[in-house]
Amino acid sequence: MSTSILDQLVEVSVLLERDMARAFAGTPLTPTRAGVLWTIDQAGPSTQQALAGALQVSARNVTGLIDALEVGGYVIRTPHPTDRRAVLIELTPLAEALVAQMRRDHDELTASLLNAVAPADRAAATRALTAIAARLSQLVAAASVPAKKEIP
Amino acid sequence: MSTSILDQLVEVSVLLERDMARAFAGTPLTPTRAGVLWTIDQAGPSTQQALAGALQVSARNVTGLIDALEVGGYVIRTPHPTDRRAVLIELTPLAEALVAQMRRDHDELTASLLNAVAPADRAAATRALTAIAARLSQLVAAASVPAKKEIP
DNA sequence: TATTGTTATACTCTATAACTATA
DNA sequence: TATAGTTATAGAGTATAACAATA
Repeated sequence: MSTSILDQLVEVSVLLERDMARAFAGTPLTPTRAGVLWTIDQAGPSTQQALAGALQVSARNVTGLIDALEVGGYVIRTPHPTDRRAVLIELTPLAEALVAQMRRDHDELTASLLNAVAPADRAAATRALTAIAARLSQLVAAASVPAKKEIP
Repeated sequence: MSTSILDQLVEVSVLLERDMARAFAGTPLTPTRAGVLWTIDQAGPSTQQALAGALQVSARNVTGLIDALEVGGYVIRTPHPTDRRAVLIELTPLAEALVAQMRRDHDELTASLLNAVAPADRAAATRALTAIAARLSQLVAAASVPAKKEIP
């Protein structure tokens, strides 16, 4: 075969990353920070602990990300109504407009990619991607068990 | 439709990244540094300028990456035979063994992913990925032209 | 004058550990 | 005692700009 499915997936992944970088080039947001806004938009006002869980990063990291987004006017910290230790992170109207634009871009890209695929191939491609995602999930999950790697 | 092709691709990309992290967890190498070794292995002994081009990062960044790999005993800097300004970066036997292992892992993963896809879907999936990569390339290339983005 | 690689400087993302204020 | 968030510290990865040595 000419190119393996894995190599093609890696290529598409790299291009997806570049496309994301392109999408944020016109904003003062880094992709990571934009991802935080996206997550807050989906989850609603959240504690930093909740965000750390959703984003799978450390609490310390969330502090830094929220600090930067707060300075930029994208989020505000408000006191948690019942737990005085915690804060709730909320989007400002500026961030909401940005997320709305991100969602439009996302939908546009989705349509563009779907149109690039021949209609006869769409169902098979979807099944293939689902199968690959499932297999990768298995591999990643299995790695939670002690991973051995004898080459130093 | 249940899940869009784009969302599935993003999911697979995330899983691919996690799997890569898993693969390097047993080595003292970060994914970025392992990628440098991979590139040198494919290109042969290279100047840092060539590596900066191949990796699409700044020359300064290459200096840091090679510094770290040199300290770890993975590469050596040798004088360029004809250009006294430049150095050639070469893999040590240690790094060559590591790259050989990476190649074995890569082949294994390729086979595993291919096996996860139903034989009847393979050709269509390959065509779909090719089409998607082509479309993404267009989009990324078009972005080299001044990208406008009115949302601040 | 142009190129190769380095030093200087800085920002982002990430982590663990120790600490404060609360539960 | 446990949890939410911060400060302290550190390491990767990335960039631009200035500079030395060499083409």
